[in-house]
Amino acid sequence: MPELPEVETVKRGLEKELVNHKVLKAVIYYPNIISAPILSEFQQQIKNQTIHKMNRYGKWLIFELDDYALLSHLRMEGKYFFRTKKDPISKHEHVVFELDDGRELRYHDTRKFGRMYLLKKEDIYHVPPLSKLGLEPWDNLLTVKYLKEKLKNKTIPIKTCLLDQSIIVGIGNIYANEILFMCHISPFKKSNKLTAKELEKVIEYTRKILKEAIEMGGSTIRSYHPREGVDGLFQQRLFVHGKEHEKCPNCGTMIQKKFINGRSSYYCPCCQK
DNA sequence: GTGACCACCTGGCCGC
DNA sequence: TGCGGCCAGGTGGTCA
Repeated sequence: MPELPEVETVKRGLEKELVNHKVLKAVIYYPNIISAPILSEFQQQIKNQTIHKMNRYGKWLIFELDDYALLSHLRMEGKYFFRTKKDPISKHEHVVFELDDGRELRYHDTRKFGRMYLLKKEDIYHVPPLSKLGLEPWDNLLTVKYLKEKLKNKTIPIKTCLLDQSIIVGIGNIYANEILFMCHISPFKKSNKLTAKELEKVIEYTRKILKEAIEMGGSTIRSYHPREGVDGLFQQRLFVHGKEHEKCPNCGTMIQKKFINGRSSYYCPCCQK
């Protein structure tokens, strides 16, 4: 389940392999992956475009091409693999990009949740999906004042707001649980009730945890791997996520799991009051 | 504007 | 062993 650190790891891996290579052709086996434009236009427009740079905004991967940008969201289980033409297409490979050096970049997604957009390069930050997103964790505009403004009318739990990509981008369920644990904030606390000090902590630990996770290659949880055959290491540093019935590393109280807005939320009832 | 809920998907796991 | 049902979860859409 790729969150910002995992997407950043994928981006760095792809960058080394793809920059200055040309996409000769795209073959789509599962059309629902392509959100825009329509299939025929997508295939026509991406033809013979050179990949100049790999970028990322939140959980979106951005392939910067000559005239367009390919936006790719991995959602739950999306992965990119390099194959050759000789390799048979597996049942979970839904989009194949033929490259100018004989390799194929294949998008693999067991659950078919991932989505791609091909947009005019100059438009990507002005139209959905990127135009609707909030700030990157390291953006200087991410301040206590910004969060206060965003959360002032929010009566929903802070855990839910941390997952809201229109506020801060890149945080998913795993890191939201870890951030709130480090901040000693209950995931159930109403978002508009957080003090300035607590918001400051949220910013501090969001940056700290995501930075550390990137350095460790992200987390390998369930079926997600940053690259083929490569495991992220950050799951070894998780304190509460997936640790139900284990002892809190701070106080020894049993970690609890409860559902908040349908998402599994792990927390220490003693440290996170 | 806000919040709750559902659909999208499939593999893995659990209980019967 | 086989089957059914639940769970995992990011996002967009719909509805109140």
